[in-house]
Amino acid sequence: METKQIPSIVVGRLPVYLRALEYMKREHRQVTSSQELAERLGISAAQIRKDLSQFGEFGKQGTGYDIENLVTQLRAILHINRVWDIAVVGAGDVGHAVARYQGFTDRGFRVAQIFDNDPSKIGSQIGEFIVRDSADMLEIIHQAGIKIAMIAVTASHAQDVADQLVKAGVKAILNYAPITLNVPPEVHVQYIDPSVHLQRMAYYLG
Amino acid sequence: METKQIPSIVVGRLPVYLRALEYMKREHRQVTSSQELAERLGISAAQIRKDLSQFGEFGKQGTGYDIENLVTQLRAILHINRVWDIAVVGAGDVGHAVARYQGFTDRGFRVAQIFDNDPSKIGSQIGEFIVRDSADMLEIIHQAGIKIAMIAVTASHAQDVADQLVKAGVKAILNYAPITLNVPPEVHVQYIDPSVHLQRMAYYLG
DNA sequence: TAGATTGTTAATCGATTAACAATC
DNA sequence: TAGATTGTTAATCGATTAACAATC
Repeated sequence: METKQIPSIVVGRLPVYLRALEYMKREHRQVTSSQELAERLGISAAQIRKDLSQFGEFGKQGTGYDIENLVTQLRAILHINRVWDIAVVGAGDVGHAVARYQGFTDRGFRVAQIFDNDPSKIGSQIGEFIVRDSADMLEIIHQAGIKIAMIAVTASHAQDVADQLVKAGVKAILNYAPITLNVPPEVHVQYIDPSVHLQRMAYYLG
Repeated sequence: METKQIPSIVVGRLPVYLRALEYMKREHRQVTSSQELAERLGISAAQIRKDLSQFGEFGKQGTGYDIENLVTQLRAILHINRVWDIAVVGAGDVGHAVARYQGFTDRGFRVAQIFDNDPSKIGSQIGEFIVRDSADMLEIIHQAGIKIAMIAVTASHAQDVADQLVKAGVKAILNYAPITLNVPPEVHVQYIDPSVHLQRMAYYLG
């Protein structure tokens, strides 16, 4: 018995679908169609239907998709019908911003810990958190069973931090440092580097 | 006479190649190979060679690529052999973080303006900038000829801001608001939504 | 019922990889 | 020269789209 392997490019679109559906839900909308979603998101209706059909039959011919139901289904598929604790490493500007960011609430995540190795920052308060010493990071993360971390340290420290996080049992890393990380295949990494995004667009500015 | 159309997925990888090459340059390395880059970046050597060959012949058989030269070439291809001014809209935590971010220097960009519509923020200082009134945004951006903007306002205001930016002549938008924007086809948009990245990884956490 | 929209199949399109001649 | 590595071609692989029967 084998589980069908879902292409990661499909998985990557689900959160975008979900975001749009939750937006509609807030507008008190009841149903939508692949066509409406397609227009909002700038992709084809066929692609949306095909993507969703990988996981089940969520629509009704002639009517479309029940928004509330599809939101519930997608949250379950993405395993965010629970709250994941996140450890943030680096208490600089980026660490500050993510620690105080309200946007994780209701989207499946919660910052639980923030670490730094700078003695002048350790013990200080950021939002509701006290910055803890990176030296204790491995033990704390392991103890707490935290599986997701964000790296917000300089490029020169990011690989070291990643190595430690992997040792601590972290399985997913959101990396803000401008460097490609080397991690074992079972650990997932996503990158946020604003300069990379900007450079990509600059190409088209001619 | 027609210019060969480069796939946008290829363009998207160039900044990552460039980032790795600049890192090597800082390590005082002189040459590298597609194989070494491939190992560092976790992609295939053939893909790197094929991507680069779309823009010219930058390597030498038996030797590889001159790092300094390839950096120069890629910067020219991406049009970042100059400095682009950026307007930041929204002086909240994210706006703060990007306005103070040192990572744009030497990568082709410079924050030039920061706007907000909150009277309690207008006139205040963020890093080296004075927050200006969003009401004056269109005129200031147009006057200054700014082509790149970052949206760091709430989801509910982001589309309005985007419409204004487009009117002001902006051609590239880096959007931190958790919403898909509707813009004319000649305007490029890139999205940074940490929750989307996290949700994508949560799928694999089972 | 008539109209609308799904889920799915087959066709098309595009991207990646393997392999190797060319050549430094 | 011998070894290494490029640039490129052809083959493979995967993703997107068009179209439509099924059906609400």
